[in-house]
Amino acid sequence: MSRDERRRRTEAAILRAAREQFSVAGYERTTIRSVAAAASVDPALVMQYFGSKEGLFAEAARWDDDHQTVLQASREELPRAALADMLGKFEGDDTREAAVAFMRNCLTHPEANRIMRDEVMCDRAAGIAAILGGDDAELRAGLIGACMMGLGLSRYVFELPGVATASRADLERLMEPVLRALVDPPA
Amino acid sequence: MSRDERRRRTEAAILRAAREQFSVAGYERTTIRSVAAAASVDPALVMQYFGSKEGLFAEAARWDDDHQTVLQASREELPRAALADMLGKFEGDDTREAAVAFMRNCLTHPEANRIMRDEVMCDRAAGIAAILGGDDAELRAGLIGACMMGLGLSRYVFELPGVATASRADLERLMEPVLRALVDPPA
DNA sequence: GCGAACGGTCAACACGCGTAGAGTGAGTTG
DNA sequence: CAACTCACTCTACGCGTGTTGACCGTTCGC
Repeated sequence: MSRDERRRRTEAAILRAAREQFSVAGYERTTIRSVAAAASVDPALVMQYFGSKEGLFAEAARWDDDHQTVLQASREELPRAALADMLGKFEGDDTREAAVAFMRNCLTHPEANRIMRDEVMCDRAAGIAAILGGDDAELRAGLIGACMMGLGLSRYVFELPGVATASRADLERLMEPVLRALVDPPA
Repeated sequence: MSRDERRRRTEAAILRAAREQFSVAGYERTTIRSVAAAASVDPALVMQYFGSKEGLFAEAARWDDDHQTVLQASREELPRAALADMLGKFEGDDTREAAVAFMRNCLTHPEANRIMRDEVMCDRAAGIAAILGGDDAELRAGLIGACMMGLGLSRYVFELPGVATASRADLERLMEPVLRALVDPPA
């Protein structure tokens, strides 16, 4: 095996082990040592590749932050777009585990918390509010974000029986009217 | 000052400091030492009163779990009851900070996570499903819980600008139709 | 083929943590 | 006032952590 292929593989193995542990046990409870052990590697190598535990976490717990999909939607399309965007973050094994690792730690890890609050929730809410318009636009946009976050947590982090096993179609069918109630609040 | 009044006061001071730190920094990042310092007390005293860090956390981070209010509601009343129940958990300074401490750690602290998942979400969803009836009852109940959790987190843990500052009346006015869309899903 | 480069390991350090046990001094009780 | 209780403090232990720098052995460029 060539040298840099070997490098790429072990780096990927470390990353996989890190994602797994960060997403299950959380940042503080996963140790460099346990990640290294799971990747069959020396702890010092993890440091060499990722600089620090924070660096490893930043690399392992990612949240693809493309606001475009949602923010280019019309009022009419917004509910489905928001749902598709949220559920799409969890497609593909690595993507999914990276997203779960991020979500699991977004309440307690300072940097993940900052990103979730400022970049994911606030920025997006501002954009959605612009699409919505009206007096309560900002609040309604915030509540849309709140419901989507609740859905993501229930389905992928808590894995609640009903919500985690539901089909995507059922989720869209039931949640679309929910979001619409915030897009076009009844008089 | 009498001896046991003094005792009660320092115990309360420790508990207040613990709630404050658990709710802001999370379980792992608050130390017995820092809590003791904030309460102007020796770390060993915290151990003497609460047994262990886990014991202190269990005492400080509480979630009043009365399912009655919600589960005695009719289909018609359920949205308002669920909202009132959720918002009610955060009334009163101590109650509020205890609830925030619990929520902040419900993704990463094993015991808080277990309680949130099994007792708060699952048990309640089962009860709500019984009220709802119909094919998707369990899923719809789960989604109601998901939205309520998202609301609680956004308002009290993340303190998102729009959601945290909204009046209770606005919240009820906007969220009631949201929940109703899950109670009576449109054909 | 030889020296550099690099993937990978080993042993160790310094630190902060939860926790334990002996000690102290003021309030309580007979 | 003496004996005692109990809130509270001091000191220290043991452990696991993130992190470091010196060290091997293979692979690459010349």
